[in-house]
Amino acid sequence: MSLPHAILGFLNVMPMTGYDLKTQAFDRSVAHFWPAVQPQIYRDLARLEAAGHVRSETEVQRGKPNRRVYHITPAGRTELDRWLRTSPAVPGHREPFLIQLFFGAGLANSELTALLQAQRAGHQARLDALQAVTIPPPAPADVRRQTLTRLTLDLGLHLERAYLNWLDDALRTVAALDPAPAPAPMTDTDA
Amino acid sequence: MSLPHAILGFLNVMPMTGYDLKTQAFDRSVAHFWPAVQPQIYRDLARLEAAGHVRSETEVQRGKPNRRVYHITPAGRTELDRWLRTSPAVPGHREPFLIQLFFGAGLANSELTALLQAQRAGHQARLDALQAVTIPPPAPADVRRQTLTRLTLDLGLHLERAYLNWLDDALRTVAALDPAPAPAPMTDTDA
DNA sequence: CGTAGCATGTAAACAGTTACATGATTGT
DNA sequence: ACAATCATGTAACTGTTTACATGCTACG
Repeated sequence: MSLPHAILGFLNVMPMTGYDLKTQAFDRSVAHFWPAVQPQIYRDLARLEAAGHVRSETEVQRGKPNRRVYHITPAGRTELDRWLRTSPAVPGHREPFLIQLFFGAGLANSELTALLQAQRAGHQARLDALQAVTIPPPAPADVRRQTLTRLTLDLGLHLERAYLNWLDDALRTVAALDPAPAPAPMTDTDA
Repeated sequence: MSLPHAILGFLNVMPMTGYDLKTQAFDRSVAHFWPAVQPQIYRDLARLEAAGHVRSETEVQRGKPNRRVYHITPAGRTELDRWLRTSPAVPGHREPFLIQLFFGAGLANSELTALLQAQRAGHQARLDALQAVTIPPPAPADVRRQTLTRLTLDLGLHLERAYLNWLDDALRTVAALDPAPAPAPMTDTDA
């Protein structure tokens, strides 16, 4: 749902190739909240072209492969505009780590701690990456756009900090658990 | 990746049908961090059976459709155990709403506010749902399991509160924005 | 001489959602 | 008479990821 519209959003700023979209646009700005891989971008570009939302021309280059440059059409701009005003449902949250924790009563405290610490390292790295993003000094015409960009970064910061706080709580809680591993859930063999 | 292991986790506690897994197990416990729909459960059960991780027998019932009861095999228990100790990578976060915000500089302040408020309502509802979950009084043998369950709920609470805090910040920020809509990004027609 | 960057994609698998189909029983 | 619960699934689609394939140039 969102990826084609993100592509339209970028092409609405300037025409680009699929490769540009991946390396210049996605990986440098929205990757923190919407990572995209190349095959997906190419596929959605093909679909958008079929739908008349974008069009492309091939630029011949010497020595390098040809560039297929996509640009948005008026119909694409209309669609983007419509979508931007449409309120999306809050999507279901998926947290694979919590499944482990939920079923992890049979693990030793040390094993639980190791899992929590691995998550901690991953989320700390995320937070560091977000904090390393520098927003260039505001060009006066761009204040509005930059403010919104800063807000998207802020959400990442809020969520990663909250996650880290929870991990620290969880580490303390696990450390305080009676070290006896839980009775194994009923099994065929030991019943 | 996680769904088949969650199924193994439940079947490790007791044998169940696909329907039970959906209505008794998933919807009542892990749905907050791993929603699952029926076709997925049935498909993964078929795959798990093909892999030898579960087996099933059909119980004939009068008046009601037959029950196909699945139970975990020793191989399934081994696989579950292995997986529980394997540290998962922190998954890429996808937040469709941020794409709108990122590209939303052309919207009026009132439109941005409306989008933010719709998200706020959705996340407040989530928080309310999490807070409404009551954990039954701890059976002494289950302290460990219950502690871990409580931790999974706690993460949801932490994250939803952080999201709401950010939304409130964002609403204030947008309210303070110069109401002039941003200059439209360069287009074919108005260049 | 190997690696990274430029630039295109295809193929195939896996994950997730929505809609459909069946059919009995129990409750309003 | 209608809806909900029990209980099974299939079909079709959309979205996401991983691996593969091609070929040239510039850098160390």
